[in-house]
Amino acid sequence: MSDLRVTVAGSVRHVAAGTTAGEALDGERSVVAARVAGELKDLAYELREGDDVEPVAIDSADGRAILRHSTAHVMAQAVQALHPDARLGIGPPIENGFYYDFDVEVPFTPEDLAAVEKRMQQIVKEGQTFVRRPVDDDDARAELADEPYKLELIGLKGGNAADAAEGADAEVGGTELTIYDNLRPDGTLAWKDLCRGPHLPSTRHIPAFRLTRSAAAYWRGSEKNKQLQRIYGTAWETREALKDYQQRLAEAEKRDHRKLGAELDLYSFPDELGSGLPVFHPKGGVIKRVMEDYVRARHIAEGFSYVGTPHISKEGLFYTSGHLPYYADGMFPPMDVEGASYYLKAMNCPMHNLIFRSRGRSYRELPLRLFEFGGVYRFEKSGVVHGLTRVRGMTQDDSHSYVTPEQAGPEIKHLLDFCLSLFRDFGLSDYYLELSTRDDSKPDKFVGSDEDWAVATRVLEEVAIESGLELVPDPGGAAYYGPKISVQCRDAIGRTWQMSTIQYDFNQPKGFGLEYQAADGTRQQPVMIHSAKFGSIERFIGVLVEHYAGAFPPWLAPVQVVGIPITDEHVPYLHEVASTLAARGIRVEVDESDDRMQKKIRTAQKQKVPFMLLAGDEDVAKNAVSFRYRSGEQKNGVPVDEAVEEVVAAVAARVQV
RNA sequence: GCCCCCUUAGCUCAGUCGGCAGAGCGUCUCCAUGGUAAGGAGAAGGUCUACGGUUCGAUUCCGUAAGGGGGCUCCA
Repeated sequence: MSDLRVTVAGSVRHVAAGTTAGEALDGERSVVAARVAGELKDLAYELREGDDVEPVAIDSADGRAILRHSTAHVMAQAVQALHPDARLGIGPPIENGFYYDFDVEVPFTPEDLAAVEKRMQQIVKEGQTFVRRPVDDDDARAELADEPYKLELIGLKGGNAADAAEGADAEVGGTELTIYDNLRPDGTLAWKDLCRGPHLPSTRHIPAFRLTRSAAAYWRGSEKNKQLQRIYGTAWETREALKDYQQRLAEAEKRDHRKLGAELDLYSFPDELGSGLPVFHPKGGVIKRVMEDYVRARHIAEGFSYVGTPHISKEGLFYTSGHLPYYADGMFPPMDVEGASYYLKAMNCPMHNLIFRSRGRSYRELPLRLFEFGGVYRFEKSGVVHGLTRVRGMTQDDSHSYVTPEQAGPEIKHLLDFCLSLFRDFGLSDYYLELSTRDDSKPDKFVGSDEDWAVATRVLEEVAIESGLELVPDPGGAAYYGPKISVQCRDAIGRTWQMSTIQYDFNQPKGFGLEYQAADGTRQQPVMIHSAKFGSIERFIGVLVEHYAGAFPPWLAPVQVVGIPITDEHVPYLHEVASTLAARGIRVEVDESDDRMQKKIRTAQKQKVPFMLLAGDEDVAKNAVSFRYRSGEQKNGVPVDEAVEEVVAAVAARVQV
């Protein structure tokens, strides 16, 4: 029995054959797994000659994933104990938690979840060990004969990995099948599951967890399959970490743009209009208008022409563009008018193409850049409509650049820089790029030749990589007419939303017969680059509200200054100050209500007004104001001219205060 | 679209084990003129989302629809 030479946490050691990773790492409590040659292993893994072993702590990203995956097993065991008819789907760790899918006759009730949670606590307390056991396919099939979904996963092993559902990978993994047994302290089998691992040594290593909600989910993510009942939970390395997480969620809920929209009187969603059709109140209208003014001026400065097109069109236009055969489901049904079929537009590009085609075009005009605020209507499925971030009627700041193929790359780079500078001006920094490409296995969803797609994808990819931003591939996410780059932003509770898009399109110019006369006198087909900077103005507002929790930087704030008199006598004085500010373009109000000054401050504070100007006898005497910031900071006796200049400067600088 | 949950005053929510409903905030009126996050009093405001069914009687129980929430699928 010869010694093995291994590296443990950076130092070379000799250990006896048969030594496990757990023994070598010599159990600090927080170590729950080992990383060997880049792969996660259970602590029971037997070391081999030359292994390089690093500890995985429970509060590391990998450690938490292992904790959550193990908690999912505990949950599944508890569910099957209480609902013996439940068949197992998959149960992977996810961000902040885990889920497990079950096929059950009756969906879970909140009471069921409470009972499952209680049972889980017993299992955790019992201290069952997780034991890894490699099996061959036939044995696995025999052992899991009662679990039809697991049998399906065994069948997938080594098959088309891309075809496997999210998380299925965590169940079967590579080529070796393993089953994890949960053994009670007396060694008897409590439960088992097909799983690649790794897992915690024991259920006792689960310090804190909660079940959060149940929902239905399609088996292997396909609408064509049966819906299973999914239970979500969260698990953390300490009770404090769990509490912090719950606290963060509660804080995030307060930032919800649907809630703040009502509290700040920005917009609403009247039932009378229908789902996904917001109305902007005066204060929300200010934000929308400021954004539109900004982006219109920017487009004009960047060489775009501002154009206008109608909201509806005869159906033929959308056949020419190719949209109807692909996206009829996403459009509102047509209306018959004098024998013709009209559609509400879901996109503006076909109409811009008509502007391009309205006369002969020369290469000297390219890039030809058209821009407008397009009101578009999309028939989003009822279950997906969400506040301002997923609506059925929206305003796109939509632009189309018609370019020669050689101009496409520089134009796309230019557009991406434009988008990023806009994000900077609006104070958003938590975003990443997504590159949406064709799914080669679904050729019927995309038009155009392989070469055209390859060229377009390469151009976009080069620009995206050059930007140096985080780039996430999105295979299959392309439009039917071409690939795209998009900027993805997170909302308060971590859901991501597509904001800006830049799309390379070689198909619509063909469909519309667009052409320009080149220098050599030949007629050539332009490439069109679709681009929206905000994306949807509505969605961008929703994300902005959550980003700022309603406390907009002064240039975007619906009301920038509130004048607060100490008594009624000071109202006329503040009106004078207000008119000076208004003359400088500042949005200012004077609070003339019956409330006391303290209450007025509270009101302005809750409305998140950036600046409060207070005036009483002392201020009037000195031609000054008391200058209060939203932060609670305050300067007294500020001369009126200085106060005005400070407000004007803060607004112009587009900074947060 | 699918699964589960929800819908009571402008907002946030109590409540009615089936006998036509309450609070706080907001709104309006009056009093109060108060120096840094809620002064006091009074009033108005609801076909309990809609439509069916069961019942002597439905806001409450059942069904359907609309709207909302959380997921899934989808997202030009």
